[in-house]
Amino acid sequence: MENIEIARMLAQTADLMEIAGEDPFRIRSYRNAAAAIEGFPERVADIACNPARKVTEISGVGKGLAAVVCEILSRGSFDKRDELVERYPPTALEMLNIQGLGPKSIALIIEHFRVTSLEDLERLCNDQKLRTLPRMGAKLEDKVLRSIAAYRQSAGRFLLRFAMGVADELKDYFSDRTVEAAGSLRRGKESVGDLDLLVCHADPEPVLDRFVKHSKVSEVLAKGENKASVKFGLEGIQVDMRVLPPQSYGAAMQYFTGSKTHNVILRQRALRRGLTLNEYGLFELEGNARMGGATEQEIYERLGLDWIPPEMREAQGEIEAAEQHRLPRLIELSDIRGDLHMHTRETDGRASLAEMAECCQARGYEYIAITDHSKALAMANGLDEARVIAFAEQVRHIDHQAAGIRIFSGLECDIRRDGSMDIDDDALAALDFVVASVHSFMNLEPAEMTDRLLRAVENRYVRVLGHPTGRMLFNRDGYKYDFEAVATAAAHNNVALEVNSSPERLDLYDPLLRAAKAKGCKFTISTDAHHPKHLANMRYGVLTARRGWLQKEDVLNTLPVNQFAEAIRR
DNA sequence: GCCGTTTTCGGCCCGACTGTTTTCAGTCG
Repeated sequence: MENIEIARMLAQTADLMEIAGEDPFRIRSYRNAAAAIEGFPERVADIACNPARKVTEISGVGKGLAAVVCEILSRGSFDKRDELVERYPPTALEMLNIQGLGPKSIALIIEHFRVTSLEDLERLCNDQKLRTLPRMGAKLEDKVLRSIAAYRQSAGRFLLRFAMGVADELKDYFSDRTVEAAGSLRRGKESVGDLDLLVCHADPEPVLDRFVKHSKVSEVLAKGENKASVKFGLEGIQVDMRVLPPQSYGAAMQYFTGSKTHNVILRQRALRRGLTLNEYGLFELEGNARMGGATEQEIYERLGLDWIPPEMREAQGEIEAAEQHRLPRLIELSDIRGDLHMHTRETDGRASLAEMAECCQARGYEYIAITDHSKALAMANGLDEARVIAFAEQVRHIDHQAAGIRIFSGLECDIRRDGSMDIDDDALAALDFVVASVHSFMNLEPAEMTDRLLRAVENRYVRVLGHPTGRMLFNRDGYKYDFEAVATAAAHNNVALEVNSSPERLDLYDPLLRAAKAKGCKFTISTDAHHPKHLANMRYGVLTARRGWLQKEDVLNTLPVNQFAEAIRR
């Protein structure tokens, strides 16, 4: 059993314990242990069977939870979990995803009504039954109904990070041949419905056999001569694998990468040229002679187009641009020279400044900005003015030469309801780099939110607007405001807009990136890392930026360190 | 349930908002 599975089981039990109203500190221990195990560099299962090692080596796992972990490893569950699973319907855990309902309300609802599904819950709201319970009213019923609808819309889709993890796992599994992901994953979409994998091979059978025999395949949906579909892993994501001969590989890659509308336009274009395009290749209408198909380049070229990067294939003008040889040269991961948004143990991060810097150096960065929270985020132990100044002082004394990386003193400063900064100007002036972000009052009327953000980007110390829309994928929409007005003001005030690489955010994203770029905005791509392992999320931010047609020149943290330092000087 | 210790018990990030109350519990971050 892998660490992630153990962690998930502990976290799930913690959720159930919360519904059962158990001791909050005990619950936290379960959560801490889950996080520690998930982030643990070695397989916990290996440590458990090594007589020379102890599971309690993992900080956060004591005697009690070590026994639990061993029980999980030996029989796939543990007593406490069994007891809770027995006591509550499976939908209890699902209900935690519904905004407005927490563990207490869920316990109450389950106690009073036999709720076994979200449909039951929906019915309770529609029948105005929820309001018969203490502290529940019409507004809550309304909120729950809206949240159920949003939750349903996201169900069955998976975050890009998760899908990429599965794709990487299967690529490793087929280490001796090339497996490539097509579909929305290849286009870098923030979420994907299923996974399309392509393999180039003349003899499909052994490849597909091996695919369906993967230990994580829970169900084989279909298996034919050239294609197999399975449900994969605990989450049950559908994975399709197609095996293609070399002469069709490029055509299949093109076809299965999509998007659908992009492909429709390409096929129309082929027809106008007396050709027909399908997943096997490009053919002449008369006589059926093969005109291409081994590579994507060949197909685009035969259609009079430059090769179009997958992230741009959304029928947003890329075909015209390719025809006129004016496709932008998109930013690449290797262009990134620094990460400008990260947290440390000083607030709610999990590692020290030195550890974060060391990991960034190992990633090959020239510079970073440490941007811990400001005091409005009390739950994160945000910095007040005195701590901000002390921190800037501390950074000033770091020997960058010796550290091997330039560290800029930064702050993720909360934007108050009125658009003012959560930290006084005097303290902000001590810093190199201020990211301003909204973390509260997210449901203001659009006009008030627009004024708030305009005031924020007009602040002379602010360099970046952090996660500008505030969306959380599968969870909540962004704040409502006049984005164009704020982007215009940001460009005018030299405030960059952030592409936040956190897989749950990916904010800004494609249509807004293009709109902001048209207004003359600059951007940063940063991870918002709260742990060294989050630094690797930069790849998702770069993919998102590419979907917004961003080039190296549009992004501040592609600059060499001296130019970057110059660019952020007031 | 973990951790650290002034070792075997006490502390563990908590403030703001919402909707429901009629003085505050529950949720959120």
